[in-house]
Amino acid sequence: MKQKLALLKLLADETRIKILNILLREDSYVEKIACDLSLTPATICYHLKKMEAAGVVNCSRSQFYMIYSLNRDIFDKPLYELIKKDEAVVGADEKYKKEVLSHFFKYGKLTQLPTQRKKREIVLAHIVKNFEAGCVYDEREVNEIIHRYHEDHCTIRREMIACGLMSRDHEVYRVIPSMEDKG
Amino acid sequence: MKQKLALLKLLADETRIKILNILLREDSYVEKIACDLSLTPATICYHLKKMEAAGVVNCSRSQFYMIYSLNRDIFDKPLYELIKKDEAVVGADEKYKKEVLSHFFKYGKLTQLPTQRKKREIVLAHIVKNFEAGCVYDEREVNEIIHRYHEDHCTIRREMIACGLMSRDHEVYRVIPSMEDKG
DNA sequence: TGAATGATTAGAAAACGATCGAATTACTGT
DNA sequence: ACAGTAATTCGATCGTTTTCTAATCATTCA
Repeated sequence: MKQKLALLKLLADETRIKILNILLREDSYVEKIACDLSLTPATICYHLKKMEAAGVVNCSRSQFYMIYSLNRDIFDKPLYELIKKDEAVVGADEKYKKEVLSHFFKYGKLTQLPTQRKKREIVLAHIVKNFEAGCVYDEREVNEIIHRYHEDHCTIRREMIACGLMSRDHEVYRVIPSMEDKG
Repeated sequence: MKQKLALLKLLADETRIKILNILLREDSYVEKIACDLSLTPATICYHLKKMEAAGVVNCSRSQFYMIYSLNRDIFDKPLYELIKKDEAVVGADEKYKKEVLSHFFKYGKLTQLPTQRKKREIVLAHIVKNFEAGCVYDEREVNEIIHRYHEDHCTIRREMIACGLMSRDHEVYRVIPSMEDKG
């Protein structure tokens, strides 16, 4: 499991928090902690070993006892550090888009223009990929390309402009490059 | 339950961490998150509602969707803040001492001097309370007081000095006031 | 108003985690 | 080496949490 998640799981237990607070005041050992918290040594040992494995506490023997102490460095980090994923959740957004597209396109044809704005945008963005950035198109060309996907090229053409995916300027159509595209 | 512990419990789940990372990038909604993470909307809703109740996320409706967003303030605190108990774990140490004392004293008599240093110190500290701070005692007096607890006053007297609880100076005994005592 | 769609709730199954008692191991001091 | 004591491990149990399916609720838009 991920380091950070493991640490969070460790800290999400009342008994372990109590143990940490005891160790925050002074080093201690299994039997004593068990007595302080009215739990069995077995239970305390279970928690301490778990925390030791994660580097939260250290232990060393002294006479009869295993003295446990806190590794205080661990707790300096802000919470933000622990929840932030190192690797971006890559592809997650793509997955949703695929889901939407496969729902509205059957055999390469658009079955229906989604009512919901967000889904409509995804569908329209998919169609608009057929237009090359930097090129100009007249209305006939635009309709022809859209027609490959759906009969009602007029509505779709209008929606594309409404969504800001294409621009019309004196009968001339252009793709508006999206912010996500490089360049 | 305690606020802090509740927050830690919330953050100690892989699914919720994933959701938070999605919301860290941009606001989103149940269906989309469910798709991103390959889980059912019911599951995502369960987590979001839980986090909303704890003030970790907020939600508002927009068209068809409930848009969830992050309450970023929450994550500024250092981890230390979350584990530190406000109220000191008071009396915990006393409890352990009582446990040790009740084990080694029966009917007011010391049954046996503990082998372990820590327990021995607790037992001796208990006996030494019979001596008044600031007073001087000769050996006979010391023995007499210790004798109330145990036959072998010699050993106990010697141990008390070894532990730094009493001092002997030319046949005169004194209590060494402990650091914990006020004054 | 009614059809569509997303969100939520309820209930059940499954997975996980904390705790305990008992048995075992590791170490100390004689 | 042996007796005593603390720590650890094992197996079982019990409670909590996550997840799902199915049903219900709330909202939008035609």
